This record gives sequence, C-alpha cells and structure tokens, in this order.
Amino acid sequence: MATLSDVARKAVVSKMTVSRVINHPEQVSAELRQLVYKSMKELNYVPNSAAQALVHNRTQVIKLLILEEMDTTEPYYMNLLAGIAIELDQRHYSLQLVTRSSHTIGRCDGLIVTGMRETDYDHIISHLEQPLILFGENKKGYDYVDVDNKKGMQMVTEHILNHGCQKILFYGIEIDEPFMRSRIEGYEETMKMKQLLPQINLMKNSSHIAQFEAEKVLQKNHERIAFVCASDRLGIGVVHAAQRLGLNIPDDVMVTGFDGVFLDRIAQPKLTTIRQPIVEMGKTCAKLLLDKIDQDGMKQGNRIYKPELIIRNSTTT
Amino acid sequence: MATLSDVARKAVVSKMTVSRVINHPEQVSAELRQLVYKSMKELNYVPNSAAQALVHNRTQVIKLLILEEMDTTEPYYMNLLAGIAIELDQRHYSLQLVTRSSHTIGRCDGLIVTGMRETDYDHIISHLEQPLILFGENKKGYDYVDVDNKKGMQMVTEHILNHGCQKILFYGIEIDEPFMRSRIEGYEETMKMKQLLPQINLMKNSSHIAQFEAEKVLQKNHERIAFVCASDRLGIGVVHAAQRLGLNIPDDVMVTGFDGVFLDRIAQPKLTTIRQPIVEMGKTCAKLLLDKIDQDGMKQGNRIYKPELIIRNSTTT
DNA sequence: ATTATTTTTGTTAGCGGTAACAGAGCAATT
DNA sequence: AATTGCTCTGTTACCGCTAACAAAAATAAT
Repeated sequence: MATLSDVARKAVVSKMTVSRVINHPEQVSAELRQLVYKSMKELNYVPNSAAQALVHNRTQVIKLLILEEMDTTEPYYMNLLAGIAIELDQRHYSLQLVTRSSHTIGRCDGLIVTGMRETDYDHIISHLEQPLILFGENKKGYDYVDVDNKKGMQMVTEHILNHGCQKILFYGIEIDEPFMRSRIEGYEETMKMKQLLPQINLMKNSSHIAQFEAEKVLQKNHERIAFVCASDRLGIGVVHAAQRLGLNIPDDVMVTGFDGVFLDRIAQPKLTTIRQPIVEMGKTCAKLLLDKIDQDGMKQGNRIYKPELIIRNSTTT
Repeated sequence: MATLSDVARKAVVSKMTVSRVINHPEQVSAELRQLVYKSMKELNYVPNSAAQALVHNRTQVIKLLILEEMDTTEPYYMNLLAGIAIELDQRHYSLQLVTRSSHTIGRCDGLIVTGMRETDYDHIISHLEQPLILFGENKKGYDYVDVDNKKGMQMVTEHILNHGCQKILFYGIEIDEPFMRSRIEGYEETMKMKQLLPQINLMKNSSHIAQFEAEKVLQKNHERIAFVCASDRLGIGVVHAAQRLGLNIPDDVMVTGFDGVFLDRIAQPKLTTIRQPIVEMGKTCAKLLLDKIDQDGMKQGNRIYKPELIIRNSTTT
C-alpha cells in the first residue's frame, strides 16, 4: 500500500505538500497540485485512516446503539443499517453495533441511537458526551430523523374513508412513546374530523396477538369494517383473523399496516401500508451525525420524512 | 481519555513496561505488573486502537460483503450481523458493510463474504489478498461456516414421513449453488431410501410464486400431501395457497420451511422449520476470520452447524 | 533598488502505541 | 574475582499523517 511519502517521493515534493493537496488543495499551486494528483493516481494512493484517526484524536468509528429487542423489528433494522453503512463508507467511517446487553459503550466519535424508550434518556443517553442522532422522534430536544408518523396515519385513515368504510378500528402498539402517540393522533384527528368514533386498541407488537384480538371483534361484527394498524406485523395478524373466519379482504374487512418494509409484501393479500423510506433515513442519520462531528457537536435539527401511501389489495381490488 | 504515558507516569515506570503488561505480562515482574494494573484501573485506561492499528499496519476493520440482493433475505442477515458484531466488538474490530454496488472494496484486515454465486469467485474473490471466510458452503476450498443443509432437509423430510404422509413435494430455490444442491440431496436421498418418488420444483424465492405453484398442485390433488420447502418464505406461500383453497393445515396439507428466522413465526399456523443458529454462526465467522488474521492467513477449515428441527402446527396439531 | 507583504513550500515534532535493541542488576559458573 | 548468562526495565526509532512554525519565492509598496 502506497503511503504519503511514496507519493511525495514520486512527485518530488515534500510529504506536507501532498497532505495539503488532500486537505487544503487551494493552498498549493496548480502546477504541483496536478503533479501530486498524477502520482496519487499512479500509485493508487489511499490515505491510511488509522494514521489520520491518530493525528486527529478520532476513532473513525461510529456506533449504532439498538435499544430494542432485535427480533421485534428485524427486517426494519437491516434497511436502516444499509443506509447508514452507505454513508459511512463514503466518509471513511466504520461501524460498531451495540445493544443493551453490551455493558460499556466504548470509544467512538458519535452514536446513532434507535429504539429509545423514555427511561433510557437518564440511564444511557445523558452520560454520553459524544454527538448523538436519534432514529425516531423525541420531545427532549435531541436531533432526530423520523417519518411524519401523524401524517402517515392520517393518510391511511383517509384512504379507508375514501373507500366507503366508516367503521375503522385502530390497532396500535402498547408503548408510551412519541412515535406511537403521533400515530394515534393521526388516526384520532381524522376520525373526529368526520364525526366518527375513534376506537383504539393497544397491544404487544405481535401478529398472533393482533389475530386473536381481531377474531374476537370480527366474530360479532356484521358490517363492513376496517383495521388500521400501527405496524405491518399487526396488519398481518388481522389478515389471518379475517381468513380464519372466512371473511373476504377487502370486501368484508379492510386492513392496513405501517412501515412498508418486507412484511407488507409477505401478507396475502399484500398490505396497503405507509412506507417509510428507511434506507434514505439511515443515510440521513449518518450524514447528520458526521456533520455534527465535523462541526464539533453543533445541533443539527430534525429531519422528518414524508410518508408514502402504498395501496395494495388489502383495501382495494 | 488516558493514554499509555499517563498510566506509565502514574505507576512511575516507562511506557514500555505498561505496554508489556498489556501484551506480554509474563515479561514483567509481579510487583510492577500489579502497580500498572492498578494505575490502569484508576485512570480507566483503554488502548487507542488507531495507534495500535498504525504500528501493526492493520486497519482494525473487517468488511461484510453481501453479494445477494438484500431484500431477498433481509431478516436473515440482521441476525448474522448481530453475531458478527458481538465478536468483533470484543476484539476491538469494527465493521463495514459492502454490497455489490460499492465498486471498490477498500482497506480492511479481512472479509466475511455471503451470498456468493459461482461466478463471483473469478470476478470478486480471487482478486482479494485479505483473509476471507465465506458464510455458506462452497466446493472451492475456501474456509466457510454453514449449517448442514443436507442433514436438515433429511430431518424435516423424515419428520413428515413419520407423521404418515407419503406424498411429499420439494419446493426449492432456482439457483445452482451448493447450499441448494445439498438441500435437494437431503430430500432426494430420504425419499429414495423409502422407495418414494422425489418431486422437485424449483422457483424464485418468493412467497407469491410458491403460492401460485402450490395452488395449481392442490387444485387437482385429493390425497394428503406435504410440501417441504427450502425456505420459510416459500413455506409461507404454500400456507397461503392451502388457505385460499380452504384446505386444512396440517390435516390436508403439511408444510415445512427452512431457516427458522423470523418468517416461520409470522406464518399462521406457524411453520415447522429447520432452524439455523445464525447468530452463533455469525460469531463463528468473525472468530475464524480474526484468528485467521492473527495467524497470518492460515487456513482455518470449515464449521458446519447441526440444524435443529422446530416442530410447529404446520405439520402437527 | 530596497523593504514589506503575501503566497508557496519545507521542516520539525508529535498523535499513542510497539519492536528491537541496550543496559542494569543479580545469580551461577569457572 | 572475573566471566557468562539470565531476567527485568528503559531508550530509541518509527508506523502514516498533519498542525504549527520556518524558510524561500514571488509580488507589491516605497
């Protein structure tokens, strides 16, 4: 592997000139700059990040702290990770995964935190001195990236209303976190706007529980009914319930999910859902964090993505 | 952050002594060793990996090269990654994700490669000079970690036979790779042993395609029938097919999957499947790779995991 | 032409660690 | 007592890179 010195020798300049061409090209005369570029190309020079890290007192490592039980959201995180990885690679950072079980956080230049619960702020986050970006909305003033959860739920509820169904139940996850509150709000407001009674049922994020709950409802129901769910996983449960009872989707029962990652396409029929652009959001998390690091921890604000309504056969034919 | 020098100063020894306590403790007298340990603890000393990387001409980075389209196997990889991450963290390595689209591999100390196809050996792998571990069996002599695919398929086929079903179809993935050939073999051999006719149908790894195929079969079938599938995803498709035709699982139709990651539990009924201990396998990949790096690229051999049969309601009541 | 100013390039030192060698202290061998 | 050999500890130099300073060259001001 070629080093700075190799390039310098080849271009017959000092190491420093080469370093400048890389970091402050405007400080070097056009002539030498070209010479250096040429030598770099010929030697296939790639800077040694360990050396850079050492000089700058950096680690070139960022950590992804996953505070959620991983198997509740597996497919989701893979996409997030993919997005993060793309961005980090470009900027010569590498990644470490940390879960709740790792007892020490260890050295890094910054963290992306996901699956945060209210109680984690005190326990985990407040001790950290590195720059942070949260994946998921929060009211504590930390920079975050999320989708517009309220808007998403409004869109999907309206979609149901536009398809002539008035009896709409909300199936949500039993967890007191901002993202859930926003989704509930989106549903509630839309229903109230149309003078309809919101009916909210919160449960564990499990397809089997949703199925169980939905079967109870469907057994005694005889009108057209819709379930807007706060996750695709719950949506799948409702689909199963309808099928077990021999009901037709979407004619008797309409179902929608939320997330639009993987599970929505596994369902039969495929789920109408709100897609979150997770890969993009992952990229943004990384981008914000790296910028924050470069700017010495300066606040970066939030990035809220527009959700996308994906219409499938669980609500239309 | 405390450095070697800080520790040395506090213990009133030279930097070298501290370094020795860390790397070759037997070379230091018990007395000084204790002193140094004490100072390290008090200062909360953690070695700076950038500095270590620099002296050893290492990067402390390993790359995970994912050559498969990610959305075909999403949930699967998240677990693999989790396993890899645990091991890497312990040994102070960090991770970079690389996909086919990244055009250059970049600096690293070693790679774990997954989703490799025959054609990739020449294109990608043979150029690399870093140590490699493959995730997934191969006949080219590269070190790998995998589950015993043949054995797994034998187990699940026998399980069906033991439950009194003789008509067993195999649904596999249309891909000419060792893991698939082994799964086919496992099924074929078991069937032949019992003088039964193997029936193999290969298709894209999609639940909807499997559903389509299975519906065709089930429409004209009137005996008890079983589908052993080479993935949970295919298994889910078959479940959907049976349900659409109003057939009872497992009385009319038995279904099994393969992988046992996530999807098996989403199905209704849950799938009997062969579980791969992916997290463990991920750890092993990392462990083998790091050992290989330490041993200057020496061959490490293969690690083949025993598959586990998970019996659920898609084959029993 | 001489001095002051700016631009461009080179030199030095150090980031935190380790390998290789050198030296000190002490016991065993002759 | 002198030599040899061992164990333990310290010194030096360097891994690849960059900030800070110094020097040289080019330009402007007097």
